[in-house]
Amino acid sequence: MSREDDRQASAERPSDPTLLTDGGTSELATVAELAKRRGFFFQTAESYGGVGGLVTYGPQGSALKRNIEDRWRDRFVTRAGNMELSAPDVMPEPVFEASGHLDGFDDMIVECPECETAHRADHLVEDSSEHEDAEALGIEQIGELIGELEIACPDCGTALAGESVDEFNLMFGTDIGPGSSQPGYLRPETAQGIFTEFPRLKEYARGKLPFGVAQIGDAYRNEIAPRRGLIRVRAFTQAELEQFIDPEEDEPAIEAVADVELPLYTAPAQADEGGQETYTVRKAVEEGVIESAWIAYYLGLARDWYEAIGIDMDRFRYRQHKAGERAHYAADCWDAETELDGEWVEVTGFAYRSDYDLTNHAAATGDGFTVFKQYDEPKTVERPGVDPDMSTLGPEFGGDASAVADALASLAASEPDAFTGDTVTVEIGGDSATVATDVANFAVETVTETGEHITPHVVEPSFGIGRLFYSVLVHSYETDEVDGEERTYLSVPAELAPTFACVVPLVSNEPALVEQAEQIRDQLRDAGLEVAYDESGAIGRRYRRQDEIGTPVCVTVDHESIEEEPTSVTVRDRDTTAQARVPVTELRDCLLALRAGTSFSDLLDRDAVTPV
RNA sequence: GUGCCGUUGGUCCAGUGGUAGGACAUUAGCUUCCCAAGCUAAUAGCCCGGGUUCGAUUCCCGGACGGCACACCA
Repeated sequence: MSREDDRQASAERPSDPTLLTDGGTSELATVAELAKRRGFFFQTAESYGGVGGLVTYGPQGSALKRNIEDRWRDRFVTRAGNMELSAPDVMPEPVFEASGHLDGFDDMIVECPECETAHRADHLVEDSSEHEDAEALGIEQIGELIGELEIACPDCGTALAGESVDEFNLMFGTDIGPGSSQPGYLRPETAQGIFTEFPRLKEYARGKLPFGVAQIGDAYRNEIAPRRGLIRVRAFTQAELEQFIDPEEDEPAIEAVADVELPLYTAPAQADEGGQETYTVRKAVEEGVIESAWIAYYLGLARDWYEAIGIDMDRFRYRQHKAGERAHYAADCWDAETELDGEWVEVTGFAYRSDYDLTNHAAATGDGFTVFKQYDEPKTVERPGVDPDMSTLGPEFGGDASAVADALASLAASEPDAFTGDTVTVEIGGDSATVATDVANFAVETVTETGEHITPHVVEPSFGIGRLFYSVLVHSYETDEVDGEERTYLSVPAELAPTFACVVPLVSNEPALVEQAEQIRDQLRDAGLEVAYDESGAIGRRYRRQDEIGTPVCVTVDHESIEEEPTSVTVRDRDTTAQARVPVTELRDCLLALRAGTSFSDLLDRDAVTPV
């Protein structure tokens, strides 16, 4: 089948995604083919047979990806006044014990031989026995218990005895340094690289909330079944922002985005098979559709950003997580989704992570994952305490003396009334210890407190750069007809285009045109633009090559260019194929304006520019 | 991880128990005064391993990779 037939077949296909699964004619397959051929992305190490779920961004792709990342940085770091950091991809095991990822990544699965449903093996054992933490038992024991307890498939009732129990571990493990004494893991999300550095980061923020810390970097998940090009891969780039807030006081600058219209697909609508509805940010917060004003704020900020990078807003929505769907850390969660090939793909998760991560890292390390919040007015409080006479406790209790002292201290804090009698009794381990009250030295002190340590809450927008990249490609893929010939072009925003301009001599067998074109190419590169040069083949073919990779303009040097004064060139617009004549002296400014977002039709209004 | 299907130049495909052909693309030359034109030539391929066979790209087995379904998905 020729490529043209291929496209027609694609155009005639019904939109039912189940009919688009033959891999040859779907929207994703068409774009993936272009991506491979034109150097956007392709499978890694194909010479070695390829690796599932690993992709390499080619020359065009890495430029487009970098531009998306730059746009993200501009919006969510620079203009939002946030910090950025760059943490290593490998972190030691205890980090992921604290974050909860190690537990969550280590599922035991048993599959029903009859209905092929997979079940959490440890949960089955817990449901049918006294075991409360079956996960700790290990695979072999769980397998035996399934037989002994005669556990059956909850769905169809088939006995599961003898079925193999498999472990699903989505973390990439490694060793840090020689030997296996320090296990490490590739990070499954970039966020932990921010949370672990919180004690230092809060210093840079001078201890004041709110502040945001962002990171763009790679994360790794050893997916069971990588799928669909860039959509589910084992190594992927995330752009994450961790917004640290005081949940009691900090409010987002919601007025700045209050009128942004959000296409919301709420959890109740999903349950009732309802559709999506449009809310302004203001209305969504007022009506409680979005619980957290911070989440709403970021949904608003991000909506306009998605549009600016070329996501088709008719193929975009915000979907609320249903109750059972949320991650182990997430209190409320919305996903940004784009529609690709009739399916909705998560491109960003907006999660209210509360104080989950900081609390856990604090517990694991004992380090300061809190900020000190000063009261408006210092508070005077009465604090009951003890100052035990250790010279009495020591001889009496020996090695338990300090434990007795600690117990007295906590008793003083919780039950000051216990110290009203002549003696006071505390529990140490299983034993009780009785101490004379005056030995405990109980007293109520009056202290002045100027503030308290609070653990910030975290609002996290987490963007999947690869999926956004793919969405931009798919949503910008266009075909039209020029002089009876079908044309393919990528209508990516000029700001993002991997190659901004291509300079071409109209014909290549005239040295004067070629020479002039090469000069112009060099001048434009000196101006900081990504400029290609092409003198191979007919002029139309060269235009089409650039159209296909989304180059916004082609600059053509023709005879008129060099014969007339002032020297001029034509500038051709990718989306319309319209052309304008521009003096060479104005070219740089014109192109920089286009790069910055000026439309081609606005360019035509300039005095120096003449439509062709 | 299970099941079904698949893997042939850069891309998309055809084909064969005696190592392959097309289209498009690419490169060079000619041509070319604005949209994939034409002419000439060139470059370039049977996913990997094992088995059967005189001989395997082709048949069989296994693997890798891909697509889809089920399952999983922070």
